[in-house]
Amino acid sequence: MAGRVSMRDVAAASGVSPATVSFVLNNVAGQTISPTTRKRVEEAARSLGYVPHGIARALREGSSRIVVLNIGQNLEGNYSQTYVRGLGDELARHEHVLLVQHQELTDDSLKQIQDAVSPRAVIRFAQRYLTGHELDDGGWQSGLASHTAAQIGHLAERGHTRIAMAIPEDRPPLSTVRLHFAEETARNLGLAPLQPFFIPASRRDAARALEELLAENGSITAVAGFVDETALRTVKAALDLGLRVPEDLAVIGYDATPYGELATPALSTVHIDAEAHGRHTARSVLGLAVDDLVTQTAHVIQREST
Amino acid sequence: MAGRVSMRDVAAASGVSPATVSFVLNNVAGQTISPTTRKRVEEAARSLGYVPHGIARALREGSSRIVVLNIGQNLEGNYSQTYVRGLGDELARHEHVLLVQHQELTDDSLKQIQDAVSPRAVIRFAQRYLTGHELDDGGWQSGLASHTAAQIGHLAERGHTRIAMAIPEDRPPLSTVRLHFAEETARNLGLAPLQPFFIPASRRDAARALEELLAENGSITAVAGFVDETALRTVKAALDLGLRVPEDLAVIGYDATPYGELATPALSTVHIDAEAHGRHTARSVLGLAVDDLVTQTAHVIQREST
DNA sequence: CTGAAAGCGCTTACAG
DNA sequence: CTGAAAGCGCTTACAG
Repeated sequence: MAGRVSMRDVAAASGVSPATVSFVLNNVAGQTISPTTRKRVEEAARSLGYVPHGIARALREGSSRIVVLNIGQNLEGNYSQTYVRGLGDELARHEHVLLVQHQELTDDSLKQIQDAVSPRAVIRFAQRYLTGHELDDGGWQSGLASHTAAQIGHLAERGHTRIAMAIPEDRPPLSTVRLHFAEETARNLGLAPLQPFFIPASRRDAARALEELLAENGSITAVAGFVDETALRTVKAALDLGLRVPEDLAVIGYDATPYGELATPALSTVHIDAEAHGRHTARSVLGLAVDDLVTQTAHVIQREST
Repeated sequence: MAGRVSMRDVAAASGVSPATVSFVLNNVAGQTISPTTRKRVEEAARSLGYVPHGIARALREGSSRIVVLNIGQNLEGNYSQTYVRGLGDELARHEHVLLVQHQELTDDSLKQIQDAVSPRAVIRFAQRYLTGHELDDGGWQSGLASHTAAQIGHLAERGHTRIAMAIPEDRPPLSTVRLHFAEETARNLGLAPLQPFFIPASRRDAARALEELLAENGSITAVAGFVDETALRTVKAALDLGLRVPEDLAVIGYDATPYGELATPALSTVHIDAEAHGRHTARSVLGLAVDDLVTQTAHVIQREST
């Protein structure tokens, strides 16, 4: 605490009480401060370089101006990147700071964080996705549903009617919802029922699983990946089976990692800008209005794999 | 603060003062507490579910038990993953919590974090890498130097003597050090001087740049990537030029992302386990001993690209 | 229009 | 062996 300048210092320098300093600096409503006092305090604060002590404020107010985002390891895609950026920016704009937690969020670790940080909020990444609390009508405008529809729609446009969706074998939480929306899209588009394809992590097993899938559903001509990685795994499996991509099997990724472009064949994918989603989360967590937020719609990047 | 049980509550329940509760629960040295009192306090704390309020403690002690790690977007590789895991685990073991900050760390944002969180420490990812403060003799035992040596060494073992290192055109901070160690390794191994290859981000430009590199240094037969992504970009450029990988040009990645295995040809790479590095950082930041930490040595995963 | 006082939950000299 | 008191830096009823 050595060199720290506190409210007391500002009060002393401007000849008022700490209470008044607090009123001025926080623009407390319902207080009538004379313009001269206000000026004096503001100037003193500035010239002393006063900056409020977050911890003290947090103790008094019951929670800090920190927001914790819990997120897994999956930060590769464009969705997460832009989401985190939007969330962080918007929070900063309202004088909060975003801190990310990458460990698994258990009841214990959540409690530990609560106790250590007293954050304003703890956000689980993609929670709104998972719970269906989307910005708009079920997410078909600019949410997960619309992104999934863009992915399946691209395949349909290219003439595919029998489509599978590749999901990692350990079935991440989001996969249920993605699958659900994909099925619905296939129905809406009059395609054959969408086929789930649970793809193993090992290269050898993946090839075998794909072989089975195609044996049982010979007419499948295209696969939509849960994310880029899943799609690339599918491509590799197809190649390992001696199939040509996209001639024998078209594959599209999801969420535009940098790796899709570098693959051979280069991966088509869905590009999602989630900055507005991040901002939305920030605002709702702070209890602010969200009406003026406009969401980018997703677009397909077509490369060589479809 | 509604349901919170505080030290006062524990004190009341066990019939002692808050001071005594603090002494007992923190095992304060130089205090002689009767075993019975100690028992009583500990039991009361347990049965009430008391857990210290981090913010209050932080206010009193001057800093919180939070450690902030500043890290860019690059969380794909095995190094970062294991580093973050080790750091987080070790911190948790010593009752601290790790929070990650992904935005660019400017003087301003650093100050904002200091003021909002009063963290025990702010760590910049790979700082020790950058400054050469390695665990051992300059990092040749188990640090960056040894990892780079493993990468170049693999190429040398496969008979390559004229090697380039591919670095992203925007030259990330770490690249200087990597290049330095690679050059030194090439010298130690009696290879031709290592050639830096600054590779553009766009696919077309990358191919053109690689073409130039090979025109000017026709005898180059292998490229070591700054990271997997750089290596994959190089592979793609080579393929775009009609070269065969590895026959015409061998390429090895660095830091084992999940994407290397999925590429065609599958990418050889260096696998680094940095959990001990993470633990080391945690310990030194907390001022604890680090002698018993044993670091895994890196190993090469050979696949199809070398 | 402004100030004195209490209190958020903890730790640590100091006193007994 | 244990407790009363001060104080970390802030905010907010309450009083004037």
